[in-house]
Amino acid sequence: MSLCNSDVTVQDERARACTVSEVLGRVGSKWSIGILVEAANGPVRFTELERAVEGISRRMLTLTLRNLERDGLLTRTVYPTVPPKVEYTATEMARELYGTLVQLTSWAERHRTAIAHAQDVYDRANQ
Amino acid sequence: MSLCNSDVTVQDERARACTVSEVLGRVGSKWSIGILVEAANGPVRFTELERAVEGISRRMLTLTLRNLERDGLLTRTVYPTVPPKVEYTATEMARELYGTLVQLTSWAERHRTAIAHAQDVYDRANQ
DNA sequence: CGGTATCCAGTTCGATACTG
DNA sequence: CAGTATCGAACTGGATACCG
Repeated sequence: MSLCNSDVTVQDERARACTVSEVLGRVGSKWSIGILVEAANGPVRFTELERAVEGISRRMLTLTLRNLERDGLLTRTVYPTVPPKVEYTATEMARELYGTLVQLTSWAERHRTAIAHAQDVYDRANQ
Repeated sequence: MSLCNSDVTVQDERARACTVSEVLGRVGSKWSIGILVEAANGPVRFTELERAVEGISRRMLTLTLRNLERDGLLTRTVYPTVPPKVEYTATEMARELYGTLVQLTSWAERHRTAIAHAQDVYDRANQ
């Protein structure tokens, strides 16, 4: 199975979204998953995300949000109030992904310690 | 929902595998998914992977394989023949992940062009 | 065949400070 | 509240060459 389909006509826009590996590079990036899961259940605000996605810096949150918005996975809504209020909502496309992301995090959760242990073993074998 | 469970005792080994975001950082890295999908259906050899995972360099293939082996997702078997033969096999833990990874790649496949289009729109709006 | 070694450009990311 | 700006350290990843 090829992840980057080459059996497509040359004229399409494959050059822009070479695809699966590229797309997953964004969607699967360290912070994207957390943000997408968070945003899947209704709109979230910037500060909510900052608290919910533990360990993320303000800078990375901003950058990741911009990328997700650019990819059409989040919509950004600004309410011109004082103080300003900005909400991020998952698009339909992103919500389709939700179930898979939950499976992914659940898998990671279940095997967290097994992975940490495997690393210990490996590192001891290759001091 | 917190992706990085903080409601665990302080004494556990969370420090090592802070977890979901860390684990996903590896599993979801650009090349890991392709390699894992490839290895899920029986053993694969180094050169097979080099051909199957399009665009990967020899160096990155080696590095990614080492990481996956370290994480306990792949086992590496060396046959002391001439020329040497090395096989990589997905562990049970990795095979559990297979279905999810297929969903993920399938989603990426379906929305590839929509994402590319969203980027175009976004970029035009923010020249 | 299945790697390793080296170099180096580019990218990522945290820390910190500032703003409408 | 929701960002932006800037800097430097660290990591990533490609190219190339060599090896048992």
